[in-house]
Amino acid sequence: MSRTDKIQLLVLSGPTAGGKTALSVALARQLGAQIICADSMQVYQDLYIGTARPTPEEMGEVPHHLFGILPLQQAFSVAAYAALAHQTIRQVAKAGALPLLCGGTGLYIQAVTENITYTPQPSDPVVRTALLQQWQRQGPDAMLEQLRQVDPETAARLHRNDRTRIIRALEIYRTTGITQARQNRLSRQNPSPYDVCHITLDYRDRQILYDRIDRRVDEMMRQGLEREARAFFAVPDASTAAQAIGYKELRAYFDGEISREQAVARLKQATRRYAKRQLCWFRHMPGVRTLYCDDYAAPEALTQAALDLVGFDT
RNA sequence: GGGGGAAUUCCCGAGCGGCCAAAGGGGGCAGACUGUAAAUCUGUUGUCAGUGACUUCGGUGGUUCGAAUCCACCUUCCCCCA
Repeated sequence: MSRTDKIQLLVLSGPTAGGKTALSVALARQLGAQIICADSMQVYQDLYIGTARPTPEEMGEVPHHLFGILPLQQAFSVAAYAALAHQTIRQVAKAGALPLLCGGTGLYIQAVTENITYTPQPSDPVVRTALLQQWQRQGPDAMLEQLRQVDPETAARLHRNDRTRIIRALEIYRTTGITQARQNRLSRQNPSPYDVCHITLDYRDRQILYDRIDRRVDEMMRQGLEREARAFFAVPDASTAAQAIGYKELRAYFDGEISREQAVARLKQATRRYAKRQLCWFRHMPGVRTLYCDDYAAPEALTQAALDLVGFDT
């Protein structure tokens, strides 16, 4: 594929409450872009307030894709997301618009921009459960040793406490017969079909971001996060969605273990910690252009600065 | 008014004569991340300096070769009896 055949893809990432949504709409209007969700929780239908999904007004201004498309019961994964995202990007490009991938899930964004190819078969719950039971019986060192036998390369980079990844590596080997180290190499065989411009949002003064988070959580509570969360808990098997911040933190309050104020405080804290992890992820992604939001007083100035950063090879 | 208990590093909280710059947790900071990722995991966290030095455990003074740990007084807080 020659350079000129590549699809131009604009990516806007950043921490929660960083201002991605507003900026994405502003950019989309200027550039004739359509926005595609790159957020693991905003894809869920009934998580509206808690995930700070774009409002109907915002979504009315420019076309939005992949927001609120899944019922809570539906489990989701990077692989499933990537397939949907690639498809959507092609459609948008074909329609003559610029695809704008916007969201805070680093793993999802990486999967798309770096065109990661996943194993044909999904995670196997039976194998997974068996490995988990084995972990409980034998402990971390035995499991890591077991991985070392088949995939020393992956074993070497995993910490003994990293149960999730040790088990996944063993699962990959058992279900596909190839090691994760090899699979990871295979996953990068196909060159990216995109000419990517990745802009990430950051704040020079972290406190400003944290204050935004606090204010947003208060706003969510005012908008009725509690009601949304109660409805959320009524759904029995929301496996993936159950991890969303904003719901699980309220549970202890619903159960009468902590006060509402304590729950809100925890929610803010969990959100801050999450934002930090996001910052960490995006900072080191290849080719990112960082936009420091606190350098600009007015939203228009920020939008202009973002527009100035937009640039493609072709 | 009488009796008892407590004050520890950003917070909670162990320590009760040397092995203590002080367990553990939280938070902060830094980082990782390939099918649940808003999840999960790691490192670090008195100051300065390259195996060391210096200042910390409410305050002041004492005992001791040596004190966060023992004694006295002071300050603040909590509990019980009046």
